[in-house]
Amino acid sequence: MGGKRGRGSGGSLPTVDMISARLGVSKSTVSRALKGHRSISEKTRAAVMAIARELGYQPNAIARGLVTRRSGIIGFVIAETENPFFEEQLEKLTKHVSRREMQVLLLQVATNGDLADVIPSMLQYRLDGCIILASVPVSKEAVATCTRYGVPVVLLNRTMPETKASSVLCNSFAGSQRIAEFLIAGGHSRIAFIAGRQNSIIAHDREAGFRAGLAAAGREIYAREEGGFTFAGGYQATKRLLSLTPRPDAIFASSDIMALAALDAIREAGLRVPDDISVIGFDGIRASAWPAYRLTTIAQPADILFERSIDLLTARIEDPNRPPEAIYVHGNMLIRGSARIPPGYELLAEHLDRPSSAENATAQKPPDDPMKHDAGERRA
Amino acid sequence: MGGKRGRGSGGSLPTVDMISARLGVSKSTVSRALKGHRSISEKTRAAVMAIARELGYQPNAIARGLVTRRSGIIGFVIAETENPFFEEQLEKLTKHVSRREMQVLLLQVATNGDLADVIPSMLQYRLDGCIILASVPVSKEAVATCTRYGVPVVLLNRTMPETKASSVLCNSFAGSQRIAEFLIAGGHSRIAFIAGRQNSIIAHDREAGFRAGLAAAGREIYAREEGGFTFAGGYQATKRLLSLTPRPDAIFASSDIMALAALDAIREAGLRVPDDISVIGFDGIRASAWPAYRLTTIAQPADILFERSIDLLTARIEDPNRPPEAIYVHGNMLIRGSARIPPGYELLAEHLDRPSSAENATAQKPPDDPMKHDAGERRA
DNA sequence: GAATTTTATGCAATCGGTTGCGTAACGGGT
DNA sequence: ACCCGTTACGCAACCGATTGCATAAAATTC
Repeated sequence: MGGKRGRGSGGSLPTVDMISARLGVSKSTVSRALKGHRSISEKTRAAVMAIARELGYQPNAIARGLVTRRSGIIGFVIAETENPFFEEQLEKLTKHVSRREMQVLLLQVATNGDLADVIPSMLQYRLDGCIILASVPVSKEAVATCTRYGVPVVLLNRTMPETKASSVLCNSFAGSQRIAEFLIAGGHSRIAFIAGRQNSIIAHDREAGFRAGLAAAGREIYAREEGGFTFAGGYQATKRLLSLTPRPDAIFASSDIMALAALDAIREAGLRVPDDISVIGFDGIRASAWPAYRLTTIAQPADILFERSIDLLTARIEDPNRPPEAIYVHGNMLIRGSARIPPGYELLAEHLDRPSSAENATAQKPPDDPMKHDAGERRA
Repeated sequence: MGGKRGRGSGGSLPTVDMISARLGVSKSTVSRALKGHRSISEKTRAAVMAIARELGYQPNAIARGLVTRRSGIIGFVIAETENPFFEEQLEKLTKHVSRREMQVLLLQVATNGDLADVIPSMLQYRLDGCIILASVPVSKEAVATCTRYGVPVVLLNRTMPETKASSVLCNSFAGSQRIAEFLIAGGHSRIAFIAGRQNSIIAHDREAGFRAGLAAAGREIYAREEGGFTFAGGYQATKRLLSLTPRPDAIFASSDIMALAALDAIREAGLRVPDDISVIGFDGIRASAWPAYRLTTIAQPADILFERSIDLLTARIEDPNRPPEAIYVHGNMLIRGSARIPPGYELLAEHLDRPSSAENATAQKPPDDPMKHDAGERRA
């Protein structure tokens, strides 16, 4: 009680000044003691710490940020669009960031907007950097503006060679290629593709990788529909695919959310999975593991993606002139029941599910999890 | 461009000082002009604005926060636990907050932790307030600490009468009561309940409301299992319920994620929904609308919950001595195919789905949405 | 014991805004 | 011409830390 004009009814928090007054030393000594500067004697250091603890001192990050020119906050830019995968993994982002003693500020750009819309916020709060989801509309100019004003940018699942932004990506091309191989090995002859939102790099890569994988075996896409990375889009796309004659016997939906919709559409058409038709997705969202779907997919290793992003960001904060880089990490194929399992893969399945090189993105599961038998289950 | 020691390679941002120097007026004049203080002549005001625009001036929120003692940031405290409903609605929170020209800082507390763990961050960044999800472990002391230090707290879906925290809740009691009535009207005779995490207020309310609803008709719960608000928990709980003889003919799973698991477990047991057994959930997560589930549920009006939360917070920021209050809003019953529809409700269905009193939480749907025919569909 | 190095601390400026108070200039009334 | 009330703006303190430089005290060297 009794800070002269504290925050309303609340008590005002203790400051360095109070500690220094209480101890009869200077502000600077307190400041240095608090952060373990070695030019401070162990004795006064201990005394300062004691009083700080007693008073419940919390350094004012705002004031510190003003002089250090580091806010300690990084921005996480999301799109208005639903993006189940990263929504689900938000928790991991926060975990990694707080491990570095930093904070996450959430910024959102509208579907018909641009990264530029949130730049004022980024600049006003002097963010130390930002991580931008692939679903966010981003112009080169906007990214350039960020870096020009000293806000390092890391793009998730997207690159922008003309800018100074770094990138961390789950290798969509390689993953999709792998899916193509898997489907071919499974003996499928009419392999269809459901594309994502156009002019999205990730959509492009997944399509290109898939086509490349097919081409390597002298094959090509039997049919192609657009699904816009949404459930409804995937549903409609599948309806259209199912109306073809002959009907496709496999569908690669380039995102899990579309793949789940595909499974629903297939089921409604009275067809069986994977007997009549195989479905594979990409992302590894939680729902893909649910018994109703048991979707074979490639899981993006969210933990790694975030960790690398923050690595890149902090490195860039330390050394602003560090050249941008792009890190690719591989996804983990989760072989479940939605696609016919090629001979030989039954054994690999278990292994593929948990590669030793990287933590599994969907690792921690409760013991009695209905989704525990991830491989080999052929009934959908 | 030579700010003397800008942020690394980046140009340093213009300041009030630069503007004032450029125009030959004082800092104070610039500051006042920028925020439309009326003691500034229209002429200089325009001149200041012009230069500010030309220089691309962005006020330093950090510096401002130092003196105004308002950071302009509110904390959004989430739990480590997966919480599909609020994850999905994050976008709405951000939208409402940015509409008030504020920012959202994401804070996370571990499952075995407490709100107290993030209080240092809240205090260091001098958050103007915080919104706390129901899934976050919170002690009374922690909440008291927040309010004592001038950080107003709004609890979502939970109350804490002993503290000065305000609350915004979707009326779990009333909703569950309504579900009980619905199931009874549907002619069910063995009505089972899947409970949430114990010592969670929301779990308690949903159970109490449900029991009250049954009791009003002289009925009671036929069986009860715990599902811990998780998919796996709901799945196991359902297995146990299905092993009873006679088997329940209706299940109210007190969260959607458990209800979806219930539907999966039921399907795997070879039973049909709703012919053999009806299932109802609570929350209104996106997946509840998917064709594989078509879950009848009560949707929490996220938009309203967030809006009221922010209202409460800003009111409290304006007047710190404002007494705490609790706002209850009703959920919207979404009648879909997972539960037998009682006679009379077919007509009501459409109406119940979109009450005029409140915006529908799951309103905006793409035109060709497979989930558009929300009512009347009896096949699961 | 004097000179020199090392160690521990203080002074004061600084970050970039905001704001209470003081005052010059101006216009109008008589 | 004098008084007075506005109007428009400047001065300087302040918010709460950090930090370069100066300096007093202690330790070391010769």
